[in-house]
Amino acid sequence: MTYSVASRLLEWYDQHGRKELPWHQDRTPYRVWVSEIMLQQTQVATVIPYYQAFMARFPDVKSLAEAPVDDVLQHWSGLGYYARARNLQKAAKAVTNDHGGEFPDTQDELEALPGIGRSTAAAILAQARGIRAAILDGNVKRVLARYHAVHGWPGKTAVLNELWDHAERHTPDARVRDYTQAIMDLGALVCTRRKPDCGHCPLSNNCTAHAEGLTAALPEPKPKKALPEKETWLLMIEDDEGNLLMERRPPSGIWGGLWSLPEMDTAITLDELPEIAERQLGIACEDAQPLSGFRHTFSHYHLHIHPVRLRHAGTSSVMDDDNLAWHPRADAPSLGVPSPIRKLLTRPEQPSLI
DNA sequence: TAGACGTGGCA
DNA sequence: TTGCCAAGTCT
Repeated sequence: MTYSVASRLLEWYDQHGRKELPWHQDRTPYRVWVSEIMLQQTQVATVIPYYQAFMARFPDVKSLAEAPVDDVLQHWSGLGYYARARNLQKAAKAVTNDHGGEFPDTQDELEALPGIGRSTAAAILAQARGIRAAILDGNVKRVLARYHAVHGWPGKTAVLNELWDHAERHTPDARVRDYTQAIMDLGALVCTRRKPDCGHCPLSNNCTAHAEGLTAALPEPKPKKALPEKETWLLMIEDDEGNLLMERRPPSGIWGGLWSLPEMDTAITLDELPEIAERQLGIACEDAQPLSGFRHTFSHYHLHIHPVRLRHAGTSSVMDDDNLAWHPRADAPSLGVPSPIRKLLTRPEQPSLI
């Protein structure tokens, strides 16, 4: 008699699983949902302080739906993938307006909300309501790819579909809440990316990768490609009171919706810069000085950042523009700026050597 | 289908 | 210093 994957995982979970994470207390759909969105492509240790602060400020779906979007993005600043924050609020408004303030309880209705895909919808159903639904996050992919020796990169549709089939088949009717947490915990604590602890794994007896010595080779990595190099010029326009001109970035694209320094993505000479800046921003400037820049690496490219210091010619006044604002330089990072911008604002300025 | 979308930890 | 990747989704 062999025990099912689910029963072995549940027995292991009772002894070793994580049960004290912030979102494990008071598992309402709202609290589970926010945690699942924050945890997308983001590690638990990073999420915890953000989750605590977010829940203190937005304790329920109504408070999130009614908040200014700047407030939401400010609480997301530093977490990355800012579309998650914008979608979070869109979904909160949809729940409030279209579902009477209560989260839907079906897979399809949840997946219709922005930012909620197949796995996140399933996690909400299983964790918050105890409804049987299969999840497939990075942890589960790794556990199943090894247990069933699924070859190929999980980014390929055929491989992904096979993993989903395994995930659906193993998901039990009873104790889905604990099972869902159990298989994620096994991936996070035992069946880790590097050096999995097969000696303490409840599934190792029947694990194909373990039997065939393939744990280090599965799941197969994403095919690698060289990252392109890109360049950008960031304008640090300061008036004589120490205020810095900040600009709200467009809603889509990198750092969408966040406040940042005005950006020029085409190479221009320092002589042309004041005129072009004035045309683009409507702000008269002079004295363009290059500052020493740095390289920032993203997932898909390297970005060479060239800061340029400019002096505002004239007196700055309150602007009638939602996307431009003068802000005291020392306080600018509190607007909720992306991390390379924070780095730029908080380090001492050094003239460029060129 | 493949690329875009961030940041920090780790080796 | 560099590359890889982590509780994915959207276009």
